[in-house]
Amino acid sequence: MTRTKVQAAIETLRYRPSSIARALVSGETRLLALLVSDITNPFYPQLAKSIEQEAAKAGYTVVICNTGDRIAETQRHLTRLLGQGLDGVIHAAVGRDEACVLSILGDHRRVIFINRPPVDDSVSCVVSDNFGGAVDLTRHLLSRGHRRIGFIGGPSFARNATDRLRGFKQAMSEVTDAVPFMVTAEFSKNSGTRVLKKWLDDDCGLTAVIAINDQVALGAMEVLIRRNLRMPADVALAGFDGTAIAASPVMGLTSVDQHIDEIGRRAVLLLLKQLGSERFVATRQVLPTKLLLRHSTEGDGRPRTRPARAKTGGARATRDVEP
Amino acid sequence: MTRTKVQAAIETLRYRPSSIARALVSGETRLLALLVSDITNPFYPQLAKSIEQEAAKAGYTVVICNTGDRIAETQRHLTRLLGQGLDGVIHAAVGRDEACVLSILGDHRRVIFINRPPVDDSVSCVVSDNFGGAVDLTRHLLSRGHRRIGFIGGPSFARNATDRLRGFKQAMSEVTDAVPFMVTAEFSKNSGTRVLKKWLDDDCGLTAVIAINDQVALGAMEVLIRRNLRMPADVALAGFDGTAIAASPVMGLTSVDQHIDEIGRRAVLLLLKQLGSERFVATRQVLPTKLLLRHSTEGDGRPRTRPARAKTGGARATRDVEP
DNA sequence: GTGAAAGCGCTAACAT
DNA sequence: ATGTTAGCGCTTTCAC
Repeated sequence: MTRTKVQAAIETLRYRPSSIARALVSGETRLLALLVSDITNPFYPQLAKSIEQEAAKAGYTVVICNTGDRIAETQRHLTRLLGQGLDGVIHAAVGRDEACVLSILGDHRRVIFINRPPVDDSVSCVVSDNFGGAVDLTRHLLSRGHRRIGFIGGPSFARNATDRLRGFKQAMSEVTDAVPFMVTAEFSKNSGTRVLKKWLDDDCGLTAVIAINDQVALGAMEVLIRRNLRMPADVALAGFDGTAIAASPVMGLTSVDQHIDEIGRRAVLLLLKQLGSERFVATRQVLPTKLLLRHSTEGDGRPRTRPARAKTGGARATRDVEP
Repeated sequence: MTRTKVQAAIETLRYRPSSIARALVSGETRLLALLVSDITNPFYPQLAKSIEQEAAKAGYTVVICNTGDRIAETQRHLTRLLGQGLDGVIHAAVGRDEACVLSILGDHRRVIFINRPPVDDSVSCVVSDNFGGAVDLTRHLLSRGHRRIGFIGGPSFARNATDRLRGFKQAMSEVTDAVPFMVTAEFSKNSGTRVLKKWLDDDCGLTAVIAINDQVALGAMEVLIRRNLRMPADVALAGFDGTAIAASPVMGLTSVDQHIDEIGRRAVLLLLKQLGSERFVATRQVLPTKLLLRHSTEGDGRPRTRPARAKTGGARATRDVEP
């Protein structure tokens, strides 16, 4: 009958419905944006993957945008995407742009903050228990006998960073002879390198260092390796996020694991729920973290097998073979 | 005059032009897709960043999609995005889906293949000189005295992998007593772990291993560390891509560096040029690679300072302090 | 230079 | 059940 004839026509004319025209009339595009501060931080790709997967199940497309933690970038992306008919936003790195995001979108139901808790609590979020995670980690280091512990913090506009700092301070204050060292830095590898160099040069007697995330810890670890310092014998090191590279024995970094996939999944489900319902009440989900102990704090002191110095040229031949 | 009055109205009414309506009439959306096989491979975020930046300069938005090297995924993403009014595609991981991509898009001018060269040469691409890079790397290992060298290859549908394999074979064939070992695997960390374990268990006398990319090399390096093998004294290791983690002294991996940012930049410029011009001739750009020597092949044999075994629980206290 | 009208491909609300 | 129509917000054309 009619149905089959139409199907046939669809085939022969290679007809594909235009979501554009549909969007023009219906007002919804099934397009979501994921805002991250820096896609080259391995934490975000892991998050992006779970978000993309969950969104795809519901027929939604996800656009990933780098903000570089700059308000102007957030603004640029959101205004453009809004013109493109964006349905909703998952912001994994709110900071100084919080007010800007909310005002550009207008509607609080269309945005979920994840990873970094927002200041405004009339908007939904899915975050980890950063405070608790930092407490656990710090207490662990204290239990291992460390007293002079450094904390390489993140920028003050990032609430996950400030929560972790609070947790650190809290745990340190519970032990009378504990001496905290604290510095505000960025979420970058360079940041970790710079701060640790300074601390070592100042010879301030640190025996353990907590980095605000695994990337920063990577930068710090590079310094330890370059200076031939033993880990954890000379300096113990720990990070945050539980990224894949931290978990690898190559890095072997003790880290406070966030349930990245779970955060991504929940964020999408929550956002879609909000987009679909009339009545809106902001939801605040806080997931527990898990302390994963690895070489960088638990090592038994046996030396690693790889050489310490890098060269970048001038290879010469001759060597023996014995596998 | 009129202009200022209109500007004022724009402000007061918070008017934002709708790209959707514009797209409906003009037929262009300024939306590009970047197809990658797996966003959690650090190579791709680096690429994505440069592409996103260059595209943004021209007012284009980039959507990143994971194909997982599955045709069905590519198909799903492209048909949906085409409905959304996709202008062009940059595919960084063509494989079995090559024909499918070209047929769905119809128009060869709207797609650029990068990273992996396509079979069809009537379509544009920007790729590295994978063959030459592999030759350089292999010759280097040979010059260091290695003769029994393993090559952990990629899937046969990935032309960058097959080109690298050709380069390896070529260089090995130039030395009479060189003994190549070759295996076809995937572009994943697990792949590297699995293959290296097998080779070591088989006790086949390898002194050097080349991995098809840095991720695979990471998996292989984990095995060396877990088994307490010295690098490069027992086994030298090298990868491909020149990702940030390989460059870090933490991994210290000798790698064939691709000029990732340059590839991304060129891909965008080329695509936009093609989208804008009537006459279309496919362009094939091949960029040189650069061999970067690091610990994993150049180490002096001094032991690394970190312990070799990971634990995941049971911390206890007591230790001394001396920074 | 300013204004009016047609139409992009679809959906929703009618009319048959 | 099937057919018709208005209109989403813009661009393009053609008339004033």
